[in-house]
Amino acid sequence: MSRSPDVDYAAYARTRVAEMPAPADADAFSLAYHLLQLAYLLVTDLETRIHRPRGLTLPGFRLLFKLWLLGPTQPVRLAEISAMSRSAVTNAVNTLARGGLVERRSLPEDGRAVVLALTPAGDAAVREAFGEQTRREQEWFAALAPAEREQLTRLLARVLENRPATVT
Amino acid sequence: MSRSPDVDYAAYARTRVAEMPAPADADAFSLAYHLLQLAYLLVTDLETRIHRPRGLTLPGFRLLFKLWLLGPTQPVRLAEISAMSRSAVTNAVNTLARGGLVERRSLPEDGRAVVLALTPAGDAAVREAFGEQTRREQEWFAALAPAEREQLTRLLARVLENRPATVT
DNA sequence: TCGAGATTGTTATGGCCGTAACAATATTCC
DNA sequence: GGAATATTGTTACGGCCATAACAATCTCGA
Repeated sequence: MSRSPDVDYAAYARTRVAEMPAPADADAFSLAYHLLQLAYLLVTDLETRIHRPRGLTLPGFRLLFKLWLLGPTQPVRLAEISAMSRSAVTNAVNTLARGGLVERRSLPEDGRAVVLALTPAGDAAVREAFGEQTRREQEWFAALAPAEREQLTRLLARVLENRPATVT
Repeated sequence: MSRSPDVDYAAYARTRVAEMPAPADADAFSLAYHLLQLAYLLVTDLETRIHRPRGLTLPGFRLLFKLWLLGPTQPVRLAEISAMSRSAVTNAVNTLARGGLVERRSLPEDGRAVVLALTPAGDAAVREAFGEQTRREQEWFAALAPAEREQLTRLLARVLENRPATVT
Protein backbone atom coordinates (compact mmCIF):
# COMPACT_ATOMS: atom_id res chain seq x y z
CA MET A 1 0.00 0.00 0.00
CA SER A 2 1.97 2.96 -1.30
CA ARG A 3 1.71 6.30 0.41
CA SER A 4 3.03 8.44 -2.44
CA PRO A 5 5.08 8.25 -5.62
CA ASP A 6 8.21 9.74 -4.09
CA VAL A 7 8.25 7.25 -1.21
CA ASP A 8 7.82 4.35 -3.60
CA TYR A 9 10.59 5.71 -5.80
CA ALA A 10 12.90 6.04 -2.80
CA ALA A 11 12.51 2.36 -1.95
CA TYR A 12 12.97 1.25 -5.55
CA ALA A 13 16.00 3.47 -6.13
CA ARG A 14 17.63 2.19 -2.97
CA THR A 15 17.49 -1.42 -4.15
CA ARG A 16 18.87 -0.43 -7.53
CA VAL A 17 21.76 1.50 -5.99
CA ALA A 18 22.44 -1.41 -3.64
CA GLU A 19 23.09 -3.62 -6.68
CA MET A 20 25.69 -1.26 -8.12
CA PRO A 21 29.44 -1.62 -7.56
CA ALA A 22 31.36 0.90 -5.46
CA PRO A 23 31.49 3.85 -5.12
CA ALA A 24 27.69 3.52 -5.15
CA ASP A 25 26.43 3.58 -1.55
CA ALA A 26 22.82 2.76 -0.85
CA ASP A 27 22.97 4.18 2.67
CA ALA A 28 24.42 7.48 1.55
CA PHE A 29 21.84 7.64 -1.21
CA SER A 30 18.91 7.01 1.11
CA LEU A 31 20.08 9.50 3.66
CA ALA A 32 20.68 12.29 1.18
CA TYR A 33 17.48 11.54 -0.68
CA HIS A 34 15.26 11.60 2.37
CA LEU A 35 16.91 14.72 3.73
CA LEU A 36 16.58 16.68 0.52
CA GLN A 37 13.09 15.44 -0.26
CA LEU A 38 11.75 16.27 3.19
CA ALA A 39 13.31 19.71 3.14
CA TYR A 40 11.96 20.40 -0.31
CA LEU A 41 8.43 19.31 0.56
CA LEU A 42 8.44 21.26 3.82
CA VAL A 43 9.71 24.41 2.13
CA THR A 44 7.11 24.14 -0.61
CA ASP A 45 4.32 23.50 1.88
CA LEU A 46 5.24 26.42 4.14
CA GLU A 47 5.62 28.67 1.16
CA THR A 48 2.29 27.88 -0.51
CA ARG A 49 0.21 27.40 2.61
CA ILE A 50 1.54 30.01 5.02
CA HIS A 51 3.54 32.71 3.28
CA ARG A 52 2.24 33.19 -0.27
CA PRO A 53 -1.33 33.78 0.93
CA ARG A 54 0.07 36.60 3.10
CA GLY A 55 2.04 38.19 0.26
CA LEU A 56 5.32 36.79 1.56
CA THR A 57 7.78 34.14 0.45
CA LEU A 58 9.67 31.75 2.71
CA PRO A 59 13.05 33.41 2.06
CA GLY A 60 11.43 36.78 2.65
CA PHE A 61 9.94 35.59 5.91
CA ARG A 62 13.25 34.17 7.08
CA LEU A 63 14.87 37.56 6.55
CA LEU A 64 12.07 39.34 8.38
CA PHE A 65 12.40 36.86 11.23
CA LYS A 66 16.12 37.51 11.59
CA LEU A 67 15.55 41.25 11.61
CA TRP A 68 12.89 40.75 14.25
CA LEU A 69 15.30 38.88 16.52
CA LEU A 70 18.43 40.86 15.78
CA GLY A 71 17.10 44.36 15.27
CA PRO A 72 18.52 46.62 12.53
CA THR A 73 21.22 44.69 10.71
CA GLN A 74 23.52 45.08 7.73
CA PRO A 75 22.90 42.99 4.62
CA VAL A 76 26.38 41.51 4.77
CA ARG A 77 25.69 40.11 8.22
CA LEU A 78 22.38 38.61 7.14
CA ALA A 79 24.16 37.03 4.20
CA GLU A 80 26.73 35.42 6.49
CA ILE A 81 24.14 34.07 8.92
CA SER A 82 21.93 32.77 6.14
CA ALA A 83 24.82 31.36 4.10
CA MET A 84 23.54 33.18 1.05
CA SER A 85 25.12 35.72 -1.26
CA ARG A 86 24.88 39.44 -0.75
CA SER A 87 23.07 39.78 -4.05
CA ALA A 88 20.42 37.34 -2.87
CA VAL A 89 19.86 39.53 0.17
CA THR A 90 19.60 42.60 -2.05
CA ASN A 91 17.00 40.85 -4.18
CA ALA A 92 14.89 39.62 -1.30
CA VAL A 93 15.08 43.01 0.42
CA ASN A 94 13.91 44.70 -2.78
CA THR A 95 10.77 42.59 -2.68
CA LEU A 96 10.22 43.21 1.03
CA ALA A 97 10.85 46.94 0.70
CA ARG A 98 8.39 47.12 -2.19
CA GLY A 99 5.81 45.64 0.15
CA GLY A 100 6.65 48.19 2.85
CA LEU A 101 7.87 45.55 5.31
CA VAL A 102 11.52 46.58 5.50
CA GLU A 103 13.37 49.84 5.09
CA ARG A 104 16.96 50.70 4.28
CA ARG A 105 18.78 53.25 6.39
CA SER A 106 22.19 54.64 5.59
CA LEU A 107 24.93 54.43 8.16
CA PRO A 108 26.72 57.72 9.02
CA GLU A 109 30.00 56.09 10.01
CA ASP A 110 30.33 54.03 6.81
CA GLY A 111 29.30 55.44 3.47
CA ARG A 112 29.11 52.01 1.82
CA ALA A 113 26.96 50.36 4.41
CA VAL A 114 23.21 50.10 4.77
CA VAL A 115 21.14 48.97 7.71
CA LEU A 116 17.92 47.04 7.26
CA ALA A 117 15.08 47.49 9.71
CA LEU A 118 11.51 46.24 10.06
CA THR A 119 8.72 48.73 9.50
CA PRO A 120 5.73 48.50 11.85
CA ALA A 121 3.94 46.58 9.10
CA GLY A 122 6.92 44.22 8.82
CA ASP A 123 6.91 43.65 12.55
CA ALA A 124 3.22 42.78 12.52
CA ALA A 125 3.63 40.51 9.49
CA VAL A 126 6.48 38.52 10.98
CA ARG A 127 4.69 37.97 14.28
CA GLU A 128 1.56 36.71 12.61
CA ALA A 129 3.33 34.48 10.10
CA PHE A 130 5.64 33.05 12.76
CA GLY A 131 2.72 31.70 14.76
CA GLU A 132 1.18 30.07 11.73
CA GLN A 133 4.45 28.60 10.54
CA THR A 134 5.06 27.11 14.00
CA ARG A 135 1.66 25.44 13.98
CA ARG A 136 2.31 23.95 10.58
CA GLU A 137 5.76 22.70 11.59
CA GLN A 138 4.18 20.95 14.56
CA GLU A 139 1.83 19.15 12.19
CA TRP A 140 4.72 18.02 10.04
CA PHE A 141 6.64 16.50 12.92
CA ALA A 142 3.67 15.13 14.84
CA ALA A 143 4.55 11.58 13.77
CA LEU A 144 7.62 11.68 16.01
CA ALA A 145 7.58 11.51 19.77
CA PRO A 146 9.20 14.47 21.57
CA ALA A 147 12.33 12.44 22.35
CA GLU A 148 12.59 11.45 18.69
CA ARG A 149 12.27 15.02 17.59
CA GLU A 150 15.07 16.03 19.92
CA GLN A 151 17.22 13.23 18.63
CA LEU A 152 16.56 14.19 15.03
CA THR A 153 17.51 17.77 15.83
CA ARG A 154 20.72 16.64 17.53
CA LEU A 155 21.75 14.46 14.59
CA LEU A 156 21.13 17.26 12.13
CA ALA A 157 23.06 19.71 14.31
CA ARG A 158 26.01 17.33 14.54
CA VAL A 159 26.21 17.06 10.77
CA LEU A 160 25.97 20.83 10.44
CA GLU A 161 28.71 21.45 12.99
CA ASN A 162 31.09 18.96 11.40
CA ARG A 163 30.35 19.75 7.80
CA PRO A 164 33.23 19.60 5.34
CA ALA A 165 34.97 22.84 4.51
CA THR A 166 33.54 24.74 1.59
CA VAL A 167 35.57 26.84 -0.76
CA THR A 168 34.61 30.05 1.05
CA MET B 1 34.48 28.70 20.14
CA SER B 2 32.02 29.29 17.30
CA ARG B 3 32.14 27.13 14.24
CA SER B 4 30.18 29.39 11.92
CA PRO B 5 27.73 32.30 11.93
CA ASP B 6 24.69 30.16 11.16
CA VAL B 7 25.35 27.76 14.05
CA ASP B 8 25.79 30.68 16.44
CA TYR B 9 22.59 32.23 15.17
CA ALA B 10 20.70 28.96 15.64
CA ALA B 11 21.65 28.82 19.31
CA TYR B 12 20.83 32.47 19.91
CA ALA B 13 17.50 32.29 18.09
CA ARG B 14 16.50 29.21 20.07
CA THR B 15 16.93 31.02 23.38
CA ARG B 16 14.96 33.98 22.08
CA VAL B 17 12.10 31.80 20.86
CA ALA B 18 12.13 29.92 24.17
CA GLU B 19 11.32 33.21 25.95
CA MET B 20 8.28 33.87 23.77
CA PRO B 21 4.72 32.94 24.77
CA ALA B 22 2.82 30.22 22.88
CA PRO B 23 2.38 29.36 20.08
CA ALA B 24 6.15 29.92 19.86
CA ASP B 25 7.89 26.53 20.18
CA ALA B 26 11.64 26.41 20.57
CA ASP B 27 11.83 22.72 19.75
CA ALA B 28 9.85 23.06 16.55
CA PHE B 29 11.96 26.05 15.58
CA SER B 30 15.25 24.25 16.15
CA LEU B 31 14.17 21.18 14.27
CA ALA B 32 12.89 23.05 11.25
CA TYR B 33 15.85 25.39 11.24
CA HIS B 34 18.47 22.65 11.33
CA LEU B 35 16.66 20.58 8.72
CA LEU B 36 16.29 23.44 6.27
CA GLN B 37 19.75 24.84 6.87
CA LEU B 38 21.46 21.49 6.38
CA ALA B 39 19.50 20.73 3.24
CA TYR B 40 20.25 24.15 1.82
CA LEU B 41 23.97 23.91 2.53
CA LEU B 42 24.18 20.39 1.14
CA VAL B 43 22.33 21.35 -2.02
CA THR B 44 24.52 24.38 -2.56
CA ASP B 45 27.69 22.40 -1.95
CA LEU B 46 26.77 19.57 -4.32
CA GLU B 47 25.69 22.04 -6.92
CA THR B 48 28.81 24.22 -6.90
CA ARG B 49 31.37 21.51 -6.23
CA ILE B 50 30.08 18.53 -8.22
CA HIS B 51 27.57 19.53 -10.84
CA ARG B 52 28.26 23.07 -12.04
CA PRO B 53 31.88 22.24 -12.95
CA ARG B 54 30.48 19.46 -15.16
CA GLY B 55 27.96 21.73 -16.87
CA LEU B 56 25.08 20.29 -14.85
CA THR B 57 22.82 21.53 -12.07
CA LEU B 58 21.56 19.51 -9.13
CA PRO B 59 17.95 19.44 -10.37
CA GLY B 60 19.23 18.49 -13.81
CA PHE B 61 21.30 15.68 -12.34
CA ARG B 62 18.39 14.39 -10.30
CA LEU B 63 16.31 14.13 -13.46
CA LEU B 64 19.11 12.37 -15.32
CA PHE B 65 19.49 9.98 -12.40
CA LYS B 66 15.81 9.06 -12.43
CA LEU B 67 15.92 8.47 -16.17
CA TRP B 68 18.97 6.31 -15.64
CA LEU B 69 17.16 4.11 -13.12
CA LEU B 70 13.74 4.10 -14.75
CA GLY B 71 14.57 4.17 -18.43
CA PRO B 72 12.51 6.28 -20.86
CA THR B 73 9.81 8.05 -18.87
CA GLN B 74 7.09 10.62 -19.40
CA PRO B 75 7.50 14.11 -17.92
CA VAL B 76 4.28 13.78 -15.96
CA ARG B 77 5.63 10.73 -14.16
CA LEU B 78 8.91 12.45 -13.31
CA ALA B 79 6.92 15.39 -11.98
CA GLU B 80 4.91 13.12 -9.68
CA ILE B 81 7.96 11.30 -8.36
CA SER B 82 9.89 14.49 -7.83
CA ALA B 83 6.93 16.38 -6.37
CA MET B 84 7.53 19.19 -8.81
CA SER B 85 5.35 20.84 -11.42
CA ARG B 86 5.22 19.71 -15.03
CA SER B 87 6.48 23.09 -16.11
CA ALA B 88 9.55 22.69 -13.93
CA VAL B 89 10.27 19.41 -15.68
CA THR B 90 9.84 21.06 -19.06
CA ASN B 91 12.28 23.77 -18.03
CA ALA B 92 14.93 21.43 -16.71
CA VAL B 93 14.57 19.15 -19.72
CA ASN B 94 15.06 22.11 -22.03
CA THR B 95 18.41 22.77 -20.41
CA LEU B 96 19.41 19.11 -20.50
CA ALA B 97 18.30 18.71 -24.12
CA ARG B 98 20.27 21.81 -25.09
CA GLY B 99 23.32 20.08 -23.64
CA GLY B 100 22.59 16.93 -25.58
CA LEU B 101 22.05 14.81 -22.46
CA VAL B 102 18.37 14.00 -22.92
CA GLU B 103 16.10 13.63 -25.91
CA ARG B 104 12.37 13.81 -26.35
CA ARG B 105 10.58 11.08 -28.27
CA SER B 106 6.95 11.20 -29.26
CA LEU B 107 4.66 8.39 -28.28
CA PRO B 108 2.61 6.77 -31.07
CA GLU B 109 -0.23 5.68 -28.83
CA ASP B 110 -0.80 9.13 -27.30
CA GLY B 111 -0.44 12.26 -29.34
CA ARG B 112 -0.10 14.50 -26.29
CA ALA B 113 2.60 12.53 -24.58
CA VAL B 114 6.37 12.69 -24.81
CA VAL B 115 8.95 10.25 -23.54
CA LEU B 116 12.28 11.43 -22.18
CA ALA B 117 15.37 9.30 -22.64
CA LEU B 118 19.06 9.62 -21.87
CA THR B 119 21.41 10.06 -24.78
CA PRO B 120 24.73 8.18 -24.63
CA ALA B 121 26.31 11.42 -23.43
CA GLY B 122 23.66 11.74 -20.74
CA ASP B 123 24.27 8.19 -19.61
CA ALA B 124 27.99 8.82 -19.29
CA ALA B 125 27.42 12.12 -17.48
CA VAL B 126 25.07 10.67 -14.89
CA ARG B 127 27.38 7.75 -14.11
CA GLU B 128 30.36 9.99 -13.58
CA ALA B 129 28.53 12.60 -11.54
CA PHE B 130 26.81 9.96 -9.40
CA GLY B 131 30.12 8.59 -8.18
CA GLU B 132 31.40 12.03 -7.27
CA GLN B 133 28.19 13.04 -5.55
CA THR B 134 28.26 9.86 -3.48
CA ARG B 135 31.81 10.58 -2.35
CA ARG B 136 30.85 14.07 -1.32
CA GLU B 137 27.77 12.89 0.55
CA GLN B 138 29.95 10.48 2.49
CA GLU B 139 32.14 13.40 3.55
CA TRP B 140 29.13 15.35 4.74
CA PHE B 141 27.85 12.55 6.95
CA ALA B 142 31.21 11.28 8.16
CA ALA B 143 30.61 12.83 11.59
CA LEU B 144 27.89 10.25 12.28
CA ALA B 145 28.51 6.59 13.02
CA PRO B 146 26.82 4.13 10.65
CA ALA B 147 24.10 3.34 13.20
CA GLU B 148 23.44 7.05 13.65
CA ARG B 149 23.15 7.55 9.92
CA GLU B 150 20.61 4.77 9.71
CA GLN B 151 18.66 6.27 12.56
CA LEU B 152 18.68 9.69 10.95
CA THR B 153 17.42 8.17 7.72
CA ARG B 154 14.65 6.31 9.54
CA LEU B 155 13.48 9.43 11.37
CA LEU B 156 13.40 11.44 8.15
CA ALA B 157 11.52 8.64 6.39
CA ARG B 158 8.94 8.46 9.16
CA VAL B 159 8.24 12.18 8.87
CA LEU B 160 7.97 11.86 5.10
CA GLU B 161 5.57 8.94 5.28
CA ASN B 162 3.31 10.64 7.81
CA ARG B 163 3.42 14.12 6.36
CA PRO B 164 0.26 16.21 6.53
CA ALA B 165 -1.95 16.25 3.49
CA THR B 166 -1.18 18.94 0.97
CA VAL B 167 -3.77 20.64 -1.16
CA THR B 168 -2.99 18.47 -4.17
C1' DT C 1 49.98 60.89 3.06
C1' DC C 2 48.49 58.38 -0.34
C1' DG C 3 48.03 54.55 -3.24
C1' DA C 4 47.08 49.45 -3.26
C1' DG C 5 43.95 46.40 -1.71
C1' DA C 6 39.71 45.07 0.73
C1' DT C 7 34.81 45.60 1.62
C1' DT C 8 29.87 46.88 0.74
C1' DG C 9 25.88 46.92 -1.90
C1' DT C 10 23.97 46.78 -6.56
C1' DT C 11 23.17 45.18 -11.25
C1' DA C 12 23.27 41.87 -15.18
C1' DT C 13 22.84 37.26 -16.67
C1' DG C 14 21.19 32.71 -16.52
C1' DG C 15 19.11 28.64 -14.18
C1' DC C 16 15.31 26.94 -11.09
C1' DC C 17 10.48 26.91 -9.43
C1' DG C 18 5.30 27.63 -9.08
C1' DT C 19 0.94 29.35 -10.89
C1' DA C 20 -1.99 30.32 -14.55
C1' DA C 21 -3.33 30.08 -19.20
C1' DC C 22 -3.23 27.62 -23.48
C1' DA C 23 -3.52 24.20 -27.54
C1' DA C 24 -3.62 19.57 -28.67
C1' DT C 25 -5.26 15.28 -27.72
C1' DA C 26 -7.88 11.45 -24.96
C1' DT C 27 -11.57 9.89 -22.36
C1' DT C 28 -16.12 9.57 -20.67
C1' DC C 29 -20.73 9.36 -20.85
C1' DC C 30 -25.16 10.62 -22.71
C1' DG D 1 -21.49 9.44 -32.52
C1' DG D 2 -20.49 13.54 -30.31
C1' DA D 3 -20.15 16.95 -26.74
C1' DA D 4 -18.35 17.82 -22.16
C1' DT D 5 -14.49 16.91 -19.40
C1' DA D 6 -9.77 15.56 -18.28
C1' DT D 7 -4.94 15.13 -19.27
C1' DT D 8 -0.36 16.36 -21.33
C1' DG D 9 3.17 19.40 -22.38
C1' DT D 10 4.44 24.18 -23.22
C1' DT D 11 4.76 29.14 -22.51
C1' DA D 12 4.55 33.61 -19.90
C1' DC D 13 5.34 35.78 -15.71
C1' DG D 14 7.39 36.80 -11.36
C1' DG D 15 10.26 35.42 -7.43
C1' DC D 16 14.58 33.08 -5.81
C1' DC D 17 19.60 32.04 -6.13
C1' DA D 18 24.62 32.22 -7.64
C1' DT D 19 28.45 34.23 -10.13
C1' DA D 20 30.76 38.00 -12.07
C1' DA D 21 31.52 42.72 -12.74
C1' DC D 22 31.13 47.34 -10.98
C1' DA D 23 31.26 51.91 -8.34
C1' DA D 24 31.73 53.81 -4.01
C1' DT D 25 34.03 53.77 0.13
C1' DC D 26 37.16 52.34 3.70
C1' DT D 27 41.71 50.49 5.55
C1' DC D 28 46.29 49.83 5.93
C1' DG D 29 51.10 49.93 5.00
C1' DA D 30 55.13 51.98 2.53
